[in-house]
Amino acid sequence: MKVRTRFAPSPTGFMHIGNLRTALYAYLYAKHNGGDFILRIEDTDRERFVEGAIDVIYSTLKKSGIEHDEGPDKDGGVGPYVQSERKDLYKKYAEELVARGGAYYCFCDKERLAGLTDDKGVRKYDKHCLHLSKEEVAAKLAAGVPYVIRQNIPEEGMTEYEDMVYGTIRVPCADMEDEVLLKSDGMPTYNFANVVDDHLMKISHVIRGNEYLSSTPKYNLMYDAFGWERPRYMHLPPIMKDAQRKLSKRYGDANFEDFIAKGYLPEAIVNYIALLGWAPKSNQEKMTLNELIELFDESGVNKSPSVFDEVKMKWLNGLYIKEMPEEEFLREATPWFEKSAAKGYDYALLAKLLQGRIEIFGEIPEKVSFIEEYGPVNPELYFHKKLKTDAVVAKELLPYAVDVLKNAPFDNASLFDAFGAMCEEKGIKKGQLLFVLRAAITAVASTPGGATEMAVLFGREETLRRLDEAIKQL
RNA sequence: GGCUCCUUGGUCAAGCGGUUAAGACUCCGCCCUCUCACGGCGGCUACAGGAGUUCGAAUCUCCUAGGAGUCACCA
Repeated sequence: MKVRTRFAPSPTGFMHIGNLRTALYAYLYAKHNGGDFILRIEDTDRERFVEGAIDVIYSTLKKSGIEHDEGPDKDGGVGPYVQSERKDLYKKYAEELVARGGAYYCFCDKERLAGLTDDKGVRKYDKHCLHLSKEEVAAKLAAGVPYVIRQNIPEEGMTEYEDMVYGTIRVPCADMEDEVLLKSDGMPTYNFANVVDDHLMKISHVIRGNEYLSSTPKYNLMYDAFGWERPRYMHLPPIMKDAQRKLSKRYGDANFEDFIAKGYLPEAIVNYIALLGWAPKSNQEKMTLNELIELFDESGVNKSPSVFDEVKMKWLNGLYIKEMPEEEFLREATPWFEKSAAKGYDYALLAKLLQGRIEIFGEIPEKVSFIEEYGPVNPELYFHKKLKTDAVVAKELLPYAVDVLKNAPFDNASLFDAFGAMCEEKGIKKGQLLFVLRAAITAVASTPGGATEMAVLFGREETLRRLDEAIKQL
């Protein structure tokens, strides 16, 4: 049987990391097994529908490299792929299930239902309407009494299934309620739509968050009642913000777009989240999407929740940045330069200096802020323990730099060599001179390049001006 | 509360009856070095607790504790 997995988000806003990971795993599993990955939009709850949310789903998937084989925009013959467009279907199947004894009409109103709630605030429907005769049901239907269709779950016995990551899940039927399958507005509940759609779309493996772990037995009972083959299930542990709280869009800090805006690379995000809850046998950490496809398998999936660690994702992103081709880095960095203190400077030079020094593009502005914030040089900046320099040394050495800066060809290699020659001639320690020079012309403790590189960045004139100012201050 | 599930360093995570309990991030040293970073080397820190089973348990069983999920005409 061909492997077919699906990602079935509801369009309620941004795509957060947990959702993306679910999509990723479903995609990886399908591709690893030469199968298809289907996108289905679950919008049966129109109250929560958010305008534009579907576009966010498309764009996130696209940027992540997760390409669906079928979906609303790619018909594979089992559509439509949007639940609200399948409305009529569900009713028909609900009725079929009633005919098969797996479900029944229920006319109970809210008041009666409320009366069923026990002292703990927990309610279990009492199958009241299950015992209505055919005639009674027909009469109420004819009279237009509002109704729902409920699943008819056996009152006793056990039901079990084999989860691909959690193993055997066994639940007593008595603990499950006869859930509503078809709402009074004619729309299916998620529970029902899911089962019908997954079957009709020939989904072989249902991969989703483990909040469904304990309701899955109910779904299985539906498959059984329909006489359909049950799919395989892979439930995934949640991604946490910390030990107690699940990562959710409520915290606003965990959606894909936010990370992109901070200067993360999509492939790094995907790589990182693949690692939350799964590890390859080799324990390799940096993997391309294709490598992930090749290595992904359910035996590497964890059962316990994992905490999202942005620090580590940053590190991974840094790895991706370091191995970008220079031109690509420059292209990606340019928009960041444009809105920073580096605006108007030599972007190619800055890119070269910065590529090995940042982990996300968002760090660029702070790294180059020294360019325009030049002011009085704090004497302490001349202090360096190992180089044995301080303001006194700076006052002595700085003047030696003036001639070189005035006369040497103004490129990094030439300047560096010229300073080397001069230092040797005068018996000065090059490291000391260059250190105090860098401090003098940048006025900050650390910069993305050494003295000569900073000088080239500023240009001869500006460098001399700054040096002059710094010397006067001493 | 019932049901289902989870528990290896601060975090991610190997491990599936015999290991000095990997590796990665973070942090701290050292080296490299025109500052910072990169890189290299090294270090700190873990099997939730208790009973079993076994010659032997992080690995199997049970109990306890802690945590999560679920119990909607939401998905």
